[in-house]
Amino acid sequence: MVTIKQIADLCGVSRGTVDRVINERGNVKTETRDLVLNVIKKLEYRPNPAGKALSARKNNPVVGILIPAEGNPFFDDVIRGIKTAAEKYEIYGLNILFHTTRGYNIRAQLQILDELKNKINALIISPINDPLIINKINEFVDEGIFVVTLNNDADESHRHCYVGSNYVNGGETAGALLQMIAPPKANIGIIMGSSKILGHRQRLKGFEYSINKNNDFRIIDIQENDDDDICSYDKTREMIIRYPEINALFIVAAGVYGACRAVLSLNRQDNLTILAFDTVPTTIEMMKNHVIKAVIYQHPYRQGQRAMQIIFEYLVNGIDPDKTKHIMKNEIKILENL
Amino acid sequence: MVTIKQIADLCGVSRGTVDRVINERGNVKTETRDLVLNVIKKLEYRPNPAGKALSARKNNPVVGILIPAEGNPFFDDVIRGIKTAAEKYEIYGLNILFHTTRGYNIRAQLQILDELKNKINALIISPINDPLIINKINEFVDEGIFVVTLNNDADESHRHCYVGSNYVNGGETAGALLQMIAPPKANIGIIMGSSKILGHRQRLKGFEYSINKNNDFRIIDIQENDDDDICSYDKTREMIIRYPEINALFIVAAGVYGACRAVLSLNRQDNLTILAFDTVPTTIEMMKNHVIKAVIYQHPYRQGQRAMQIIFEYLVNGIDPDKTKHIMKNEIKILENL
DNA sequence: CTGAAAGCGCTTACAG
DNA sequence: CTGAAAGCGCTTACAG
Repeated sequence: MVTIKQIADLCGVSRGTVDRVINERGNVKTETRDLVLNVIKKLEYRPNPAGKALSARKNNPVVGILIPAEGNPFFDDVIRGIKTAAEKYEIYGLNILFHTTRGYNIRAQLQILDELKNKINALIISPINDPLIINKINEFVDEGIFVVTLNNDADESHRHCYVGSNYVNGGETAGALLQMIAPPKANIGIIMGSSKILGHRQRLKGFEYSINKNNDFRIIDIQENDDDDICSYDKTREMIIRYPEINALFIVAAGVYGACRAVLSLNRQDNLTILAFDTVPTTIEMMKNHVIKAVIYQHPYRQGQRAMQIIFEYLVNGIDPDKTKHIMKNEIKILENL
Repeated sequence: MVTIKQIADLCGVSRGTVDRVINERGNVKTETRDLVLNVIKKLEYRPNPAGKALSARKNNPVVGILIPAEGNPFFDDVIRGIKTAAEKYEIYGLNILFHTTRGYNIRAQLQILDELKNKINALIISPINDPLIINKINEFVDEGIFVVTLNNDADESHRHCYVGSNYVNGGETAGALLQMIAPPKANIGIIMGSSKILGHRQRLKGFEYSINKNNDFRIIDIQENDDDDICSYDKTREMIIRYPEINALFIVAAGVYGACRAVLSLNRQDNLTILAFDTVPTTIEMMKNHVIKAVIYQHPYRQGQRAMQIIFEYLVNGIDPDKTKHIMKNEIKILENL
């Protein structure tokens, strides 16, 4: 374990100077800088995060969090992950400012972002993919705020990291699974949230890619429910009544409960194979009732936890993230391994 | 953020005394002890792990690791998890002594444990469930060594933590999944490792529990392959030849490759539904060849990582683990979500 | 451009 | 039974 003190002694300079070199604070003669850098390299110096964390106590770093969680139980586990991690890191002096919005409202996101701007050192956001939001994220980055996108990426922006799932792969996995668990010849109805939402389009794309490889599987109809359970109920009912040959249902996003209730209202639960995403309580209920066969799961708790961890390591331990995309695997959950 | 200094000032004692109370080092008058404890409680004092980590640098803590990994590729990912974490923690002064054995050899485990005993502060072990090993673990615990069992528990011992999966649930999940992906009426052949190994027995139990709920599914035969691919090949061939009605194969532990090769040698891959555990390279190969339909996955990388993390937090940050059993979920993997 | 000193929160001898 | 001091590895004013 090499320390700054050792580097300083070996180079015949003070620890302050070594610190200036390591952290690129300037005000160092080129020659001494080169000397220090060489010794650092030769001794494979790595800073001790505990030392960093201790002196970072004076910074009182703050993380702003902005998530469209209201009315969307999917985010409950994400938030649990964030808050559990935040509690763990509180003792290091890391604090959070927690905000939620209802649905994907650009104006609401912008307003909260403006409020947060001069109060935070890092931001966790599940952004809307809109130029106004992208610009705002870039503003934050330009001011030295560390930005992590969570569950939904904004890769056109200059955000530092994304934590979330691979949506195309989620759809593809769902498609392949459905071919295993549905009857040999299946007519599929699809209920999606909104084609305006990137993740939903990507899941659909992956699903279609997978299904189209199989001549015995056909997609009969696709309807949008705007992530609303009542709308989902109506649209699903209409779809199943109109196309009674449908024997498999793929629910791309929210509105799972409404869709299942529609199936139940038509008493079709025993001859319809239903596949959905995420393990919100109403979905688990429908799995227990054997209405939903399986779901694709994207580790929501770990998503929240990981986002906080990345920021903690950056702000407190002074460690840069090792990659920009932190992708949680899509898992298959049935009742038994929930 | 309350610090020891603040507690000391408020109580009118020195920081040394507060430290003595917090860490129960004795040599404190009962009255001062009570006073300090009260203030600590009132102010909700939590020690700052960074401070602890820094002063722990002088301890040079060492973790012994003992895993029956030789010739068992399952452990490759577990070890990757351990080593990646160990590298991350090295800078804090935490070092490891890494040992493996071939198979479950009691004598070999005991010998390495004796070698390690006076060199380590913590132990990660995937123990054999034998009284000799249990006793040895208890010896370690009695000497103040922090013991974590990994992937296989020894809950009759005094080990501090277990990190691993729930084997009964793994079998149950496999059974439920098989009922979804096998033909409506299935005759099942089972290839297990050894009934001497607890985890294998537990998986079998969970599987049988799940299968026995279904009158259309029957278990035709159970053979043991001793986790050996050649043996697995022979036993599987014999089984399938003897019971040609078998149309589903459940492989409980290792020897997956041998079993699959047996199926291929009899050209039965297209009318046999094969289910196995874990994603070792040869298993993935057989999934790509569409010989294996699905596997149950137990997060091996995270198991290794978590074991190291628990020990790091204990030894370096001075944080006791929040629970004794750290169970990784059983996940279902198909080719698409590997 | 550089160094000496103090401080972050904890623990550890040492002295009494 | 208790306190003062030094140290773990880093950063931050401050002085020159």
